[in-house]
Amino acid sequence: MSSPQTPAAVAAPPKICFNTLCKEKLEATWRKGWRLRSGSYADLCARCFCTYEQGMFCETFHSDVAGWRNCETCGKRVHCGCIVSFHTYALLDTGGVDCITCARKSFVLPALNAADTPNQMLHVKNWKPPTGPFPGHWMWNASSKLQQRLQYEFDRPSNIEKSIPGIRSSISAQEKKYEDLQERITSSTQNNQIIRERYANGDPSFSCNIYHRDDGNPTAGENDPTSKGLISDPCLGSSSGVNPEKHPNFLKEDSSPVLLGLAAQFSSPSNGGKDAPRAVPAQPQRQVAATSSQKQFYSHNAVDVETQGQIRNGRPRMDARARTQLLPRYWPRITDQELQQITGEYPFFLSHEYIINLHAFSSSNSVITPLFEKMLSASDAGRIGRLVLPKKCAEAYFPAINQPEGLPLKVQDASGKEWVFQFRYWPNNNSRMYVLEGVTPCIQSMQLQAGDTVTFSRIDPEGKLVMGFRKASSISAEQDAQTVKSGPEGGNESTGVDSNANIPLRPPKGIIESRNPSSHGDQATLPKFDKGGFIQKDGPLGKSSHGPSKRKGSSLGSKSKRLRIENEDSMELKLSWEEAQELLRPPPNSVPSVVVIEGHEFEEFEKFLYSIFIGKPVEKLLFISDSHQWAQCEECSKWRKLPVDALLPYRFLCSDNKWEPERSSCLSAQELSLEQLAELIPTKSGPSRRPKVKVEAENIEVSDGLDTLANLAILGEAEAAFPSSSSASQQPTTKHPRHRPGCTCIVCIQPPSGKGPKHKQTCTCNVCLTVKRRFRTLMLRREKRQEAETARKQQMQKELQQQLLPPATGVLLPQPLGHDPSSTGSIINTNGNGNGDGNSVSPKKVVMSNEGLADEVLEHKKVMVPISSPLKAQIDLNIQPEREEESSPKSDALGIMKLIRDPAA
DNA sequence: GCTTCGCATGGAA
DNA sequence: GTTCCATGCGAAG
Repeated sequence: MSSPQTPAAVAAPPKICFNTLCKEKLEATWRKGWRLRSGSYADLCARCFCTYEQGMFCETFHSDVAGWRNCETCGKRVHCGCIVSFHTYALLDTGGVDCITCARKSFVLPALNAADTPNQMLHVKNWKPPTGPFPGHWMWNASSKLQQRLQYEFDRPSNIEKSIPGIRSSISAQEKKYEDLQERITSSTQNNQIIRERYANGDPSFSCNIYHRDDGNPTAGENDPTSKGLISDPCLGSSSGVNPEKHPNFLKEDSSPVLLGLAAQFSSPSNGGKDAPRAVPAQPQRQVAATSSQKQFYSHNAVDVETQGQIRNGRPRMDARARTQLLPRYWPRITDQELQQITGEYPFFLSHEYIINLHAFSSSNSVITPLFEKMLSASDAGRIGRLVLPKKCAEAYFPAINQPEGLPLKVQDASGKEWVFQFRYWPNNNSRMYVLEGVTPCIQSMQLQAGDTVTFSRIDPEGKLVMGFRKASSISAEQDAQTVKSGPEGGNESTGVDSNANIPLRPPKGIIESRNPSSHGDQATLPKFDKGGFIQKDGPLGKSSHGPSKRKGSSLGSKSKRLRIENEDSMELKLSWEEAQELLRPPPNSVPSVVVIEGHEFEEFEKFLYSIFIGKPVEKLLFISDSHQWAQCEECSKWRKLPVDALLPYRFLCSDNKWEPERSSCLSAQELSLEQLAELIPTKSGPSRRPKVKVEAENIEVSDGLDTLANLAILGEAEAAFPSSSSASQQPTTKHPRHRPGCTCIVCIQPPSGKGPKHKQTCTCNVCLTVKRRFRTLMLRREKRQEAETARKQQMQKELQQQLLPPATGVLLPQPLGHDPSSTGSIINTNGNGNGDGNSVSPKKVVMSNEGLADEVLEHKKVMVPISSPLKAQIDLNIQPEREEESSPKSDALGIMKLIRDPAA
């Protein structure tokens, strides 16, 4: 590698030293350094080459940049902020670094044959050597092919980045910092000029960090360039005299300057320079392949140090062209852990794993090229199984497809499992919308949720696609410097990340950064949430559409912003079952009655429930809309608008409406027309489905109930999303034209500002109480219904047939207050359907009238009485089930119900 | 009634 | 104004 350069390998003129801090004109003594992306080698002047060859590049040229750390063992200064030096230290499980000398002492070393494999990395304890073609030692001394693949990324970088390995990335402001960087570079260059001069003069202060000495003494001769292991004359142009085993000459062989600049991308200031380069940046294949590879993916990593504090991962280098092609949010920010995930089992030097340990995927020297990443949207993480791919990314990195059907695409996950997705596109606005179909199993296996990030990488030369992931919580986990737990593939083995240093602590294979339990709660206990962030009904492995973790705003696309739900907000909706139960606690003063359902005892808090449910359809007698709740007077059936936080009496009457004195009497008119009220009634579905809306709370499935719960929960917050006026309720919302009041999609649930009022779990506002109560009631009802419906239906039919009255016109027949309870059953659909489809009052209500929940029904009936007294006790046995609740035009409430079911009526 | 598929929509960049 | 893409939604199974 250090052989004299041949003319063929020389880059086009002008021939100056590749080291931009040098830029000396190359003379006859120039040597080639690391291999460039173009396949050629970095041309170094003799002096720089000497420095590079002897592993003193950092000491010489990076002494004034960030990334210097002290060896945890010997205290020796070690530069960790650039590619050049990242072989010279070992990341410690406990954080910090050890210089290579101390690391050798501390860990079990492979049987390195320095002469043969001078570039091998340490074989550290607890690391299971790859079983691939390089058993027993690291693959660090990769083949030239590998090196080429690694080094092609490190051909002459831009001025901005190439000599500032200590500068970390910034996601947001990076591109605005060029000027500053240029200044820094200038300064750095000047400083390095001084350094070179002093170095050339043998100034010992500039060779104080020679890592490896014969005696391994961390201190002796540390600052003495003439001490053992040091090359007194750095410009000998030869490594003679240097013991390759003691000297990190693998720096020059393997990565060293080759990776210069990459470190800047993948490190952060917060890590104290421990970040090490992780991956070979990607370059779009189809779109930029024809461009100069030397100019790709570079400039954006030039950033201001101050802006990167929270940025963990660097950015791939991209030039302006690449930036225009791939939105920054898709730039891969692959981490050590991700690479470890990709590469599978990995030893110690995670920073190098992408180079070293590809045995899980390849038996040969391979390189992982991070291609792009994407934060999962709710749709992506949903059960649809479609992952929308950024167009540019898809076109750049995935095979070209000419048919919408696309083609199967094999993608390997971290555990080495191969998935086959259908890579296809949809025609869309004269463009294409690329999707990966069939990703659900993979997503689920990774336990990914909306907000998490999937990364796509490519293993070369095989060209295999690898899918990694990064949990949304990982960032916070980093910031909290907390250890993370392993994911499914990795079992429960603990893994850790030095959050500050971004030092992965041997996470298990296949795991990058699992959700931090402490930051996200016990995920295992979280119920499923639908894409709107609501609870789903199928198990703890469901997806929680939590908002993405707080990343740099610039990394969040517009769509992502929709997901940017405050943690508190998201957590409000993420109630575990246990938490939900906790929330369902009745008022302290409530005295329950015990209801036995299916052999289980339930405490029923009648009044507690009544205050909200009143044992009847919520939509009928109380609903919440537009920051108000609407209650129906038991006497006159008029609807009164009340403050959302108003505590309602057991039986609401107009006289209870102290908030609107002018409407505190049954004589006063209703504020809104029935149509307007009907529009305000929150429904699960949009208008197109409104006719299908079940107005019978008792018949709401739990799933519906959960949605409704969420609906209720967010109604208060979603006010801004919905037109407040009833007349506008049918109009598209400000968020989405298809959304209507009551819509619980992720768009609608989030206040436009993203900072709506927040309800704590302990909140006792009416909305929250409603949620809690409904939740409980719905669950109980569900159980009851499943058990008793069929039998009771028949029984009720029998009873009702005895009370047959002249058929009415398919009208729900509420009962007057105080009417004969036996007639209650008359409201039941008696057509034999009795399927509880939501449009009828379930027969079980009557049967259960003496049970706790049935009390609600009784109350319901009572309240319903005045609504339609003219039609009381009328049963239409001929009506269709879906019309059985069709109301009398004389009844306001029934009119509403009718409107709900049949707006056209 | 549920799921899947394919396209349409429209907010955001 | 254009493009992207998250997501809604109807049709079909």
